[in-house]
Amino acid sequence: MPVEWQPVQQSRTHELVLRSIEERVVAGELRAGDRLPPERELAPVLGVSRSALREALRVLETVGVLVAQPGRGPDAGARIVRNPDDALGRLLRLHFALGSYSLHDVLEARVVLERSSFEGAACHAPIEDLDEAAELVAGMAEPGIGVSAFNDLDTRFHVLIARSSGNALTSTLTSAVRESVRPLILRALEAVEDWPATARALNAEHRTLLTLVREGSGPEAADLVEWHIRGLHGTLVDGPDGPDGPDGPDGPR
Amino acid sequence: MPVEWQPVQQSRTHELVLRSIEERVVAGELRAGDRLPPERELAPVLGVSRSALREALRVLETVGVLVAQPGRGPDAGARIVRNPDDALGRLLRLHFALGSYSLHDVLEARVVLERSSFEGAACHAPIEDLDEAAELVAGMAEPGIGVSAFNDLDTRFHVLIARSSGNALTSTLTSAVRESVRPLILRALEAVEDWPATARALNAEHRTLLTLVREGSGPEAADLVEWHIRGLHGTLVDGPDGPDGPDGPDGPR
DNA sequence: CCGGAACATGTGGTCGGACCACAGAGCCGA
DNA sequence: TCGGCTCTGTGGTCCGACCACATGTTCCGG
Repeated sequence: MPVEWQPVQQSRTHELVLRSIEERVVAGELRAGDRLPPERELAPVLGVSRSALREALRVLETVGVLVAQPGRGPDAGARIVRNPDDALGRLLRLHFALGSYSLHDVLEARVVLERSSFEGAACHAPIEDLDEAAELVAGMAEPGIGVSAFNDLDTRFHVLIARSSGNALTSTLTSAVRESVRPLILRALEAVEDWPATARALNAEHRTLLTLVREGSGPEAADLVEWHIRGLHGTLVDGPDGPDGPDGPDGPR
Repeated sequence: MPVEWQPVQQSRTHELVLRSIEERVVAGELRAGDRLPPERELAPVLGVSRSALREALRVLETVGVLVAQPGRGPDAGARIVRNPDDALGRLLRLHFALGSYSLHDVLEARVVLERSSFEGAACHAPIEDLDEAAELVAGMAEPGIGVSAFNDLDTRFHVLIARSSGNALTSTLTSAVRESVRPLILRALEAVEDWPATARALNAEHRTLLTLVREGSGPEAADLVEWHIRGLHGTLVDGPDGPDGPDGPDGPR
């Protein structure tokens, strides 16, 4: 069976530098917390100019593998870190804006990921996280809350549950996906006719979700969050009421 | 409720440039296919040096939003594109190497994503994709196939199913996650005691999976692929036989 | 002896200019 | 008309210099 043609090896210098550093990371020679030599030393060692090295470092910085800060002392210089969240968020946000992913795709991805998040949270969420989530839910229930503030708290609620599920990867993915649709949800909420009623309904769902997680009812929480997300995204596509009407497929809750 | 402190606004020039371009993308002013002005023109317009602009462009390139090629003509210059897969793959690969995500996290993420992929594929996979998948399965069944070649075909099989599920987002995520564990799976397969027998077992699962997808049995395919993935990852952590023994939890298939 | 202020050092960040390699555009002659 | 040549514009690279900043380090006065 013939293998597809591969694009020919790019010979841009900064890509070679990047590959060199990446190999060290993958091989485990560079680990989180390690410091790279100063740019002015590393560049001649690699046989490239400082500019080319800097472009490679910039790439590593954008994928959340490197941070650099000027100055002097133990905290200065370029350090290997593990911060994938910002990078993933930027990536999905831009590509969603470019139309790489349809709203339907994002909806299904959210459903799949957050079902897993809530099931995981029901199993091993630390109690402090649930208390913090309760505060967020209470904040969303404050009368007269604005759409923007509600959206912020809602985002933090879903992200917090994802983080407390104990799975760093699905947590990162969940956060990134939720953040990428934040502006869309904001616009949808602003377009809602009866905002106080919508907020009350969403809050009721949030409270039930939290209760289910607290009592360890993973599958029930997963089903509810799926309904919760589908309902909200339904308003994005089809207007204030989803295709199933204002109540869930099993009638009012 | 007080909001957490936000890190103070960085004033690095290339980040300001980046933000400026990102805003245009998010606002829809820059769309896929559009060309950016030449670096030598854009830099003075933005009031920065060419180096700073280039670092911003490099960031956009690494997130798969931009490609640049020298020369002259309609294809030359910097163009907005939509190519998130490479970027996501590099991101997950590096962070997995750095230990941001445990093997268990990746396992659960794969299960969740590929369940969705196979369910989607059972519903709307085009027949050509299934034929191509059948070729891949046949390739994996060739006697005397090497571990490396098997791993390549297996990766392509799972990625192909994800792509044919009709959801670009979960497809991208699935590919990236599968690629990130490719070297680990390769090592695990190399350590297997009776490789021909293992290959036969995996091939039987692949054939059944494909059959289930062809006949539209989404839930059954999802259950089987979950077992398929858990079994393989079990060999990564616990040796050739997973914790449930060589057969599934419901006995031999 | 102590403390604070001034200075030296080293880091990433930025800038401007120069040159290179390459690929299309356009010209020119056969 | 066609083939080759030159021109031009693009990104890619390199160099040298300077800036801003944080930290050591020194030095001087108390």
